[in-house]
Amino acid sequence: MVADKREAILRSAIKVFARKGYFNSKVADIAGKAKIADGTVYLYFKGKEDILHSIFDRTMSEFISQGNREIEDITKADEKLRRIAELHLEKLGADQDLAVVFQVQLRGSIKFMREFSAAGFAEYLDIIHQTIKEGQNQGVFRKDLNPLLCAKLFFGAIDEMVTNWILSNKRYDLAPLAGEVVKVLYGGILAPK
Amino acid sequence: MVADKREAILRSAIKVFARKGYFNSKVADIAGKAKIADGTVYLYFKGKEDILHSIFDRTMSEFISQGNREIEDITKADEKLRRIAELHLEKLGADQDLAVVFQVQLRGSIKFMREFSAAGFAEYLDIIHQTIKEGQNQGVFRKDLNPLLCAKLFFGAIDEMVTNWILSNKRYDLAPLAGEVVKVLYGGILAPK
Amino acid sequence: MVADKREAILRSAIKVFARKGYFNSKVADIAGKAKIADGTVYLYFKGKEDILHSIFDRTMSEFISQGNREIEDITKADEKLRRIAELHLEKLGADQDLAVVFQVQLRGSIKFMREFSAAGFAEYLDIIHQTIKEGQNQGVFRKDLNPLLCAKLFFGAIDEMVTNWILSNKRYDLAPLAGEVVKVLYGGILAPK
Amino acid sequence: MVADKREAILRSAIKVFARKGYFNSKVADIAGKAKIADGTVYLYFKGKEDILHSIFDRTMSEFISQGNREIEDITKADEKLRRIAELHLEKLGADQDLAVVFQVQLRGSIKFMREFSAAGFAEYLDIIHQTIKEGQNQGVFRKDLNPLLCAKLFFGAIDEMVTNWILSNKRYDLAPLAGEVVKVLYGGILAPK
DNA sequence: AATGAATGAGCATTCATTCAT
DNA sequence: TATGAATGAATGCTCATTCAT
Repeated sequence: MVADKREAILRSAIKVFARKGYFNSKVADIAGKAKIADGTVYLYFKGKEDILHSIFDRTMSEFISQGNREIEDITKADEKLRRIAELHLEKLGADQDLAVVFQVQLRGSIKFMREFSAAGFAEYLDIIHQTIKEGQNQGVFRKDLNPLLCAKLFFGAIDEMVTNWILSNKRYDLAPLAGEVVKVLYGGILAPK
Repeated sequence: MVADKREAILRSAIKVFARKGYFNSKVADIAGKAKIADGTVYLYFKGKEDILHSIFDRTMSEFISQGNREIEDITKADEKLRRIAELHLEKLGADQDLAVVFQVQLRGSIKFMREFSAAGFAEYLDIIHQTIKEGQNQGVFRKDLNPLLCAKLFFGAIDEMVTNWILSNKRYDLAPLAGEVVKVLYGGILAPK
Repeated sequence: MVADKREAILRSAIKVFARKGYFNSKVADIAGKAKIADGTVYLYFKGKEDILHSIFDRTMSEFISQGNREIEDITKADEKLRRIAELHLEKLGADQDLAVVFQVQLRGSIKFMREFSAAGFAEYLDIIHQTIKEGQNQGVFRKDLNPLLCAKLFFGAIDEMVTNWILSNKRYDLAPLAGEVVKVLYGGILAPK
Repeated sequence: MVADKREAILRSAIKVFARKGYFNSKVADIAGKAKIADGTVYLYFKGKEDILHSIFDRTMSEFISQGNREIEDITKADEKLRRIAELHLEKLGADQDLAVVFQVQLRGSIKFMREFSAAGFAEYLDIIHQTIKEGQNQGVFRKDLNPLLCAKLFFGAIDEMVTNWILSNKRYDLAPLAGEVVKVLYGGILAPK
């Protein structure tokens, strides 16, 4: 089946990219790991860069659709946000190679970062952004904060958890950190007066 | 003078790396922009990778020494942390090419990230970490939070500001965001009950 | 066919090496003369040095197998030795470029000479050595001479004929010299008393 | 003194060439070993190739003048020839680096070989050639042999002794072989009838 | 659809030589 | 004479991509 082979190539690519980095990975390595001929890769992808894009696109749309699905039944914005953090960390924590590609390899080019930003990432950030605005309307979040700034800050905090986890050689569980991050961001770090 | 030429190469490299990315930059580009012969680069650096390392090392040690200098006269930990955020954003906001190299190019390889992490970055994070612990001892920060987690979260938040700023094509001032980030992190985003 | 292309590369390399010397020959020259792309060379050989080795290996094993084949039916050791000299000079005399590579290019590095010596050359010298010992046992050669020294001397004499022939721009026939060399070595140069 | 520095460069070059081969030797290595600056080499030699030529020229003219000097008082041609063989092997046996350069490095280019041949080598060979003719006139050498062929053969035999000695890592004394070579060449290897 | 042999553009690095001091 | 920093031409090898089968 067509989708199967395409899938196999993507899976191989994630492994290879994670291990060697995008620029040091050879198309031949990816093909070899997928047990197909080099040329076959080009029947499913335009080229090496297209593979990277596809990894991102596929994962990002999963992130988004799953995120939307999981939060639609949640009423309270603070619980929604917590769920988003959990999903993010669960998902990347469960697929270490994918996490490496997302945190490290995808960041290696401004060109890619811009496309990355323009495409799914903006949408993902928007979900967070809307949730925060919703929380402000619900009265659960402070209204004197810029919701977009909060969204970026929230994303940056979670993102850093993933990066640190990767660099630590993944010696601990990632998902449980969601609760801690949310706790800090919700309550702030200043001691109550 | 020797230091001048080395400096000129580093400056050229920052510009070239920022524009094209590390892997797409040619040593000839760097040499050309520095108005020296290709071979001269190798009188000052071991090779292309050594240039990237040197950019990182030099900048990181500046970050750290300046950071330490500026916070040593500040007593209160919350003000220290605010000053660190300001410095970070001022510094990268003032040199856009350097910011691009730091946010994007240096992240392109796990190999580099590990060295990056092991070297100056860990020290930088430690300054933040110690400051937070100090704040907890002073009673200005909550004691029920993991200070290392807070440090990472703090760094991730600031770092995301820089990344977003770069991807936005630097259409706004970066430094003023320090205050906003601190405000959110200090007070939290939950509305007071 | 695979063997054909490999063969074509070897033939081109012999010509190019003969004309310009190993170090002054470019892989592109070899590929160009073989009418293939530069990269194709690397599908058949590990690199430039591997080509030189292969030329040597192939030729040396031909020398040895043909030598053994031709002398096995000869009974008398003196006739065997004469046949070896003839074969050596016929073979190199018939392929001038190969002769140049063998006499000149292969000698340009101690490193190669040692491998050369260790590999086929030792075997070739051994054939000569054994033939001389055989002749001593047959009573046809003097028993008071060190047979290994004689073998080296015999090889050195023939080898010098080839080198001189090359340097003379091959203006005469090489093969007929075999008889003359053997005549001198067999009878010695001292006048009979 | 000018000659001293020139001499020092030549000595360094012989060592460096012997160890790494002509093409793999750097002018900087030679200069470094001679304890002078790289540029100074060019005050005494036209370039790298000129150094190689000079090594050859100087050594060859020493060979020739010393050879002539030593044999002029010898009357009998066979004793002259023996003395030449001794000198050749003594000289190279006493300076291993020089021997390596002569046997291996100088042979690495047809271009050089031709100049080598045209220059001193022809003269050296001529000394041998004349000595053999002299011996034929004296009645000490057979008159039915081509004296030039014998000269080449004689040189080839001695030359091979040196090459073998080098490749053996110089584990034995070279000079004593002169007697053995002469013994074989004089008497021939055939058993007397 | 699949193959994999062939392609050839692309590039970091070396090092003989020069020349201002 | 002597220096040694600077030059820049030169090249083996890689690998993404193509295309005949």
